[in-house]
Amino acid sequence: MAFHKKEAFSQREQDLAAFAKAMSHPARIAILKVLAQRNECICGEIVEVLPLAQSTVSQHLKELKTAGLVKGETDGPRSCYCINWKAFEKFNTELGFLFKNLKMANEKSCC
Amino acid sequence: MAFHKKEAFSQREQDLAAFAKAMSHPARIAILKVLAQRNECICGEIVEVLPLAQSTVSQHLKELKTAGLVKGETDGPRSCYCINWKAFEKFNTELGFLFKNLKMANEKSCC
DNA sequence: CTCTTCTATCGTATATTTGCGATATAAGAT
DNA sequence: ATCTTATATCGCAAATATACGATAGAAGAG
Repeated sequence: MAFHKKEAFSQREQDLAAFAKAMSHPARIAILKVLAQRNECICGEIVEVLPLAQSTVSQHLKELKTAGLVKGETDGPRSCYCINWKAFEKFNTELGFLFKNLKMANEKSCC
Repeated sequence: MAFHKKEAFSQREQDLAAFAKAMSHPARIAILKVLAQRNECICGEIVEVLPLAQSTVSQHLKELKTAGLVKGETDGPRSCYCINWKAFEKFNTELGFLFKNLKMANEKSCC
């Protein structure tokens, strides 16, 4: 009766799923967009833009950081977040690879 | 105290998040891979390949179907699933668009 | 030191997801 | 009609996610 048997799947599948999971909430996508709009580390205007409480935004940021999509350095009272572009590109290609595989397999779409 | 205030975000963000959510579980990625490996509608070998109970697999398939990533016709005792390639491509480009935006914004990576 | 500001974390409530067994359903076989 | 087979759905239990307010902590301003 072990719940969440993710360990039963391949590492690659787990990684891809973890990446997708990090993007599976509109708030986190919005955060990524905000981070992208600025060309420098942003310290907290995110809270003002999003319709969420500060603690909730902080939590979402933590999840993005844990997933590796975002880098952050907390320097005392203000912290500094920006997109971890390398990880992003890695997952993008990984995703593209899956898409390509799917496409090739489904060229002769059946239904 | 309204939970899950997804409606507070743009439709595009919600759509992208919903797509990511559908892919946010290794089992569902594995299912997509199985569907892709066969070049025709698959009628149920998925359960044999995955380390999950039949009812659980059926549930995952339903989620993929609801998310629009998979098309399926249940013809009595056996059903027929295959990848909804159009929806997949749409979301792929959508995702690629986000990635591109992110990349352009982060050319001069700050940290 | 005290106050302010910004952010992280804790505690908590609720909602959703995940998983399974049991059961229903639907069509073909006997 | 009954049995078999394949799949979907129901009902439940446990885990996770989501959200917020309250609080803690860290650094600069006064």
